[in-house]
Amino acid sequence: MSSETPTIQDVARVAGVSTATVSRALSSPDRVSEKTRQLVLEAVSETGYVANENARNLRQQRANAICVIAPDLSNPFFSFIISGIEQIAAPAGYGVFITESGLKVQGGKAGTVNLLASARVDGFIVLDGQLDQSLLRNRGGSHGPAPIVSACEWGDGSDAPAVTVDNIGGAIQAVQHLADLGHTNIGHITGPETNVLTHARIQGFKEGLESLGLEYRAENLLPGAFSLESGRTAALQWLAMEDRPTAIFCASDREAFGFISELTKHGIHCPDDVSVVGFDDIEVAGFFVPALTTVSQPRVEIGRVAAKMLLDRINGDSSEGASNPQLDVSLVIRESTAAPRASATATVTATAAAS
Amino acid sequence: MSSETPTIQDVARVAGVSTATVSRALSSPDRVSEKTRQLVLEAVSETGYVANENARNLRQQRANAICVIAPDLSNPFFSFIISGIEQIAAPAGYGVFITESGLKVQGGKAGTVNLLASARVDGFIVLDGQLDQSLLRNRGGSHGPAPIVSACEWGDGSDAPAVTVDNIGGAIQAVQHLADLGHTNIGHITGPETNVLTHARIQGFKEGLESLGLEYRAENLLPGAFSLESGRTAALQWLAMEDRPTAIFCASDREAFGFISELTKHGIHCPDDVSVVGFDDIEVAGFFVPALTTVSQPRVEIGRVAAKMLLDRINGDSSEGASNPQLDVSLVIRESTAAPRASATATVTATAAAS
DNA sequence: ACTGGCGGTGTAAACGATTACATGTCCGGC
DNA sequence: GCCGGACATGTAATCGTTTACACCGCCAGT
Repeated sequence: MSSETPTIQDVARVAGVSTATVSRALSSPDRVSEKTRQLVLEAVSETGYVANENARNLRQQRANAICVIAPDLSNPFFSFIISGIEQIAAPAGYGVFITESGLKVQGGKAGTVNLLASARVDGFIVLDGQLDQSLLRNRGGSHGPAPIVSACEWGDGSDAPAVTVDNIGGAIQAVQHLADLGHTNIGHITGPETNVLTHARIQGFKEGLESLGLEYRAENLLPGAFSLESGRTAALQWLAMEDRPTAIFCASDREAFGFISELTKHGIHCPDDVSVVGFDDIEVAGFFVPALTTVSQPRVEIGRVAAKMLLDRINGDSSEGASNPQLDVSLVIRESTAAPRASATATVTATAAAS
Repeated sequence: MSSETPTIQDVARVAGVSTATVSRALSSPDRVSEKTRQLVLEAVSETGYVANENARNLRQQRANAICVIAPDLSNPFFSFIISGIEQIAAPAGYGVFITESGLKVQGGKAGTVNLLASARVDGFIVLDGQLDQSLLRNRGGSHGPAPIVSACEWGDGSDAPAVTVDNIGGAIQAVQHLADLGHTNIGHITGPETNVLTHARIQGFKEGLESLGLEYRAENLLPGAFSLESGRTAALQWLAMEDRPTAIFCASDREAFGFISELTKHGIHCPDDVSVVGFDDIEVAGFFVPALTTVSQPRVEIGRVAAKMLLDRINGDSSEGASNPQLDVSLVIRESTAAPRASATATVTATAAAS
């Protein structure tokens, strides 16, 4: 049957050479004579041969692929990171697989990862700090465990190298910016309690306040979960506060959107009534109404650095100097932040003076 | 070395049985005796054995995996589709790989897909109508070509079955809604010219106008590209129009965001000055300011249906009745649409009367 | 007591590539 | 004229599984 997938044997027969020669002609062309190479290439196009990746990988003890584990693909934050990863991986001949660890399937996170059985990928880039990396121990590599590189989030008990950004510095910049505008009562919508980024950003928030001589109040910490919905919920909490902060630093852009959106429905406008700063600088941030002031992460670069680190480790060159690079963030100022209303300022000043 | 990955041979030796028995104990437990099974399971946990997927796949001539090809992961539209796909694929034992066809790498679209060499996946779900599906011909399957199912977009010259939504009906609903509010001068920001959805939605736009007895004007078709930026550009075009439409139907939510965002900067507000309807109902649509009225696609269901169809085809049951299911869309009305301003209505009415 | 069937297991042949090793040829230097 | 090496190619082992086939007891039916 001509519908059968051709193998290297078929090519060899058509070309009138041995399978070894076909293999060599394709993978190291300079090891066969020019004439033979032409013969083989003709036979390949005649038969439509494409090498069976499983056979190749089995023999070579590798997969030519890496896997990216993201917590949640609906968060566009990850898309550019993935782009950066592919920019490095593709030219190096590695395929990139993406899986979503937050997925609700039987077996929870383990369920998804279990499908990544042994020897299918050479290494992992983990974007989910909460993933139990021991799940990956026996997955991946054919000889020994596959290397893991964390990015953005880092596992608490994990010894995997991590590429991160300056979360604390970003939070400090955000607070600084709000203070510069004249805000003295600044709140923070946090990330989910179990996330490492949450704590780094809270810490930066506190440090920022402290270095400016502003008082940190525990009640100004509104719990969030990075999501749109959690920003909405936080808005309701804000509305119920007695002494409302005039400015809010959000742990994610999506929280900021949810927050602004809900407040708008209650007749409270950003930045006139409240200033908002986000974190991430996802694509839509510049197009929101108002355009969002936010801490921008070098997302493509994060992906590129992580991919480079992983490829180095796969190839055994783990001697790449400092193994936990931290990238800089930058505050991009748009239209969601402004000086507090005169009246609000007065009130706050009065309150501060009274205390 | 204990660091060497254990193979089935190691398990067999430890358990004191043959490799065949180990294999049977793991994959069809009822074919071995209870006692032997226990022995094998103990040996497995003692050695930490995980089956080598390459060897298994090579032998079984399959990959236990499917691949989703999306045009652009930064578009959150795809995330829930992927979720739907995983909901079906994971319980069936299939891993899901995701690749981005729009990626700018060497070799263009072919570049990415080339990495998906033969026999790595059992089938494809293609979300990109512009992908040249002949690239997938020799990829995938070990015996014959791997089945392909299109979703959302469909390839023009492709014979792959497609699960789509009622794009024309969605556009008609959008126009109908705007007309119901009193709009008579309605514009449309299109998708990219080469996309099949673009034409379906334009057609629906025209049909909608026609069935309502409204005039279709070619100049009311503003070119877009589904992207935020293209919505912004369209806004500039709208501003330059002599007889501005009082309502705009956008071919995507992101276009709508870009459009509204840019107009707001020019002091023109939605829905007071112009009504806007989107398409897709991505997550942020309900949180935009104003919350976006949009045509909602059953994204999870699209993914589920596509995955079911693909799995059926992989297993040879292609006798699944009608092979091109079309799912219904629904208009969700939020706050970006309203009756035209009294003055505008008057003007339009006058114009219409005068003609 | 012989036979047929069945449950449980082992032996060894696949799967389709890569690659170590062997072989053969040609050529230049002594 | 012989030898050594470079070059081109073929032969066959190998990667780690699954599975067709053979085998061996054992028991029930005749």
